[in-house]
Amino acid sequence: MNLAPQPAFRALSDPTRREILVLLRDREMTIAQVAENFDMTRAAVKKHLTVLADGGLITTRAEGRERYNRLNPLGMAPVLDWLTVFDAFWDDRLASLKAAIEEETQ
Amino acid sequence: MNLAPQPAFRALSDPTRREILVLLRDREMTIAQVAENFDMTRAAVKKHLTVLADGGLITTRAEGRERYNRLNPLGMAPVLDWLTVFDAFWDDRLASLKAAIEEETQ
DNA sequence: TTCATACGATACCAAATGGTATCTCGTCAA
DNA sequence: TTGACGAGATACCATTTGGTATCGTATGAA
Repeated sequence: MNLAPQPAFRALSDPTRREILVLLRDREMTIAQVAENFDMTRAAVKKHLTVLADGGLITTRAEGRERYNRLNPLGMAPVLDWLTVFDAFWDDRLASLKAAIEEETQ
Repeated sequence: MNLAPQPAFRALSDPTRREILVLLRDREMTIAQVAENFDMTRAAVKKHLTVLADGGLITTRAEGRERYNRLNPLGMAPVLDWLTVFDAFWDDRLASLKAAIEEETQ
C-alpha cells in the first residue's frame, strides 16, 4: 500500500521549494524568516510552503501569531520508495551508478 | 561540482513521465510503442520523452525511421545526490524514517 | 517509382503555476 | 483600547505546461 508520491514529487520540482527544504534542515522557521532568504513576497513564499505541506515534506506549528515550519523527514519516504522501483535495474549497472554518484558528491 | 538537478526533478514531477520510466525499465521502446500504453497522442508522448531526455533520464537511439528510447540509470544520480543533503538530518531520526519506509514498501 | 508509416516541428488551446497586490483576521504590546 | 504586525484569503496577471491538430520529412517496402 503505497502513499501517492505525486504531491511530494510535485513539491520537489521547484528550485525555490528545494532551497526552502535546505533552509529548514537546520531549524524551523516562520514564513517571514523563510521569506527573508528570497527575493519574493511573503505571499509567494507562503504558497510554496503550502505546496511543501501538501507534499508532506514540512509540518506547521502555530505559536501565537507566528507559524513555524519544520522539515518532515518522513515526507521523503514516498519519493525514496518510488525510486526503489529501479533497484533491480540499477543492480545490473550498480558499479557505474555508484561511480557517478561519487563523482557528483565529491 | 554538482550537475544541476532541476531538469531531472522537473522530469520526475509528472506521473505520466514516471510511468514511462517504469515502462522503459524492462526494455527500450519506440515512441509509438510507448504511446500504446497511454490514452494520448503520439505527439504528447513525444513531448514527455523530450522532457525525460532533457532531464538525462533516458537516451535515444535512431534505427532507420524508428527512435528507440532507453532508460539512463545515471540520470537519477543528480536526484539521489541532492537527497543526500538530508543524510545528516535523517541520521537523527533514522529509526523512524526506516520504519516508515518499510511500512511503505511492505 | 510510389506510397504507407514512424517521426519531427509547428501552431494553437485550456488549464495549472508562480507571482503580486490587497484586504481581513488575530495576537501582542503600549 | 488602540495600533502594529504576522499571517490567511482572494483576486488578478503573465508564463509555463500538457495536450491536440496538422504539416513536412525520411525511411522501407511494393
